[in-house]
Amino acid sequence: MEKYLKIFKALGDKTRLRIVLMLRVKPMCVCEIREIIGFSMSTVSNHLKIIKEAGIITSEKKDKFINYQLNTEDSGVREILKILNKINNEKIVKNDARKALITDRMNIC
Amino acid sequence: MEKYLKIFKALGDKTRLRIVLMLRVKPMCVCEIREIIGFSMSTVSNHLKIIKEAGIITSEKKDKFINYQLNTEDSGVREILKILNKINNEKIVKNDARKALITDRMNIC
DNA sequence: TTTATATTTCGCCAATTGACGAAATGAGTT
DNA sequence: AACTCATTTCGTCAATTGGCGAAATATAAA
Repeated sequence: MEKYLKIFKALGDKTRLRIVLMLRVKPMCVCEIREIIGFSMSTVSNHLKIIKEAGIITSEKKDKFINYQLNTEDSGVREILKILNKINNEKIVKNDARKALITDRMNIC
Repeated sequence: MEKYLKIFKALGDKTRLRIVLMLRVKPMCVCEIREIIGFSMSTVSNHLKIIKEAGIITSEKKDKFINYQLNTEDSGVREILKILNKINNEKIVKNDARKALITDRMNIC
């Protein structure tokens, strides 16, 4: 129960849901996500922490950066992500995904 | 996105998650649920409103009472409910389900 | 070892949430 | 028509949340 409560709490916030959805495009670091959604570093970092503690994403050091990526190891999370695949056609989601594609951390971080 | 945000918000609260889980046993009215979870009528009523507006449950007048029941019409909701079926073995969930079974509205409402 | 910088943590604030009891509503029953 | 009672709405309050910038941390690079 606690596990799913954390997952639902994490996804019940619009900013965090957007982050999870845009991580479908590719793993990203804090400043890339910050660039896409426009909130401050600290806000993004805090959201990532909540999503990570819910088990939805994992983090991995890569050079100077920490890559956050969807956790496809957990079967419960996979099922949730499958449901999230229904969310694709909304303007804001498409736009985030587009930005994620063209965003290059070498230019903005 | 808005639809799933509402669903996740609804399920991201422990009391509301408990209510949804116990409605798997049978449709119930406000006072039955109140009896099981121990919160006030107004609190239960408000939670039910939020869950209903998320599309997870529907309501139906039956004699003097309003029965709240899981909305199995919506396929998105059905998938969520399928995931919730993983939540079964926790003490509080079992206990709520047990109470739901033995609770008779004719005795408490 | 010092510097640069990506990330996290902290303290603050405004807005939202979840609880309550009391009052209002509304649909059967008398 | 008046009454009963299940339910909803309202106002209040404490706790939580989500945002921020500044300071702290940690890790690569020089």
